[in-house]
Amino acid sequence: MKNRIKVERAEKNISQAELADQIGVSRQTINSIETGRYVPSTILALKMARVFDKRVEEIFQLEETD
Amino acid sequence: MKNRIKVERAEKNISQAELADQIGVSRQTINSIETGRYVPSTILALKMARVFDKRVEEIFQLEETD
DNA sequence: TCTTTTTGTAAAGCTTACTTTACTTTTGGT
DNA sequence: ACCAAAAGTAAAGTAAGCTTTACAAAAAGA
Repeated sequence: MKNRIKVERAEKNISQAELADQIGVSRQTINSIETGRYVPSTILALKMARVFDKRVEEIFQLEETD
Repeated sequence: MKNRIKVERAEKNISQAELADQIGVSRQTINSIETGRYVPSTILALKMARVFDKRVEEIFQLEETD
């Protein structure tokens, strides 16, 4: 699964730590999701979408391998 | 987190087993998510949205306690 | 009512999400 | 070059997703 978290953060100009804060997870969790080390829960995906005011599908996209 | 899986299934007239098949998980996984026993991964949420041709947010909604 | 399909659960096991702590590397500003 | 902030990563531990097997309850159809 691909994601556009880095881009969305850049547009909002917030750090991984700030995003983590707003969502209520650790900074490492954001970093790990952003770099594709693991797949977040649907709750986290919905919270991110809310922070960025985008649809979940705009932030996370399925790949063939999923 | 709330979900409308049961309703979406009813509209498409498919069983939990058929949905599980289309998404590639076990029937119990669908049942457990549908009855709120656990929160699915974002990959599963995206696949469900694709099956139902709806946005993730239309199928899964955050609650206060999330 | 009898039979089949669907749904609800449960337990055990494996895998992966997420945490905290901690350290290194990269980036940006002066 | 120096300093501070941000990002990357790792290890160990806990929590939770998901699987398989299995069985009971409920719903649906004849």
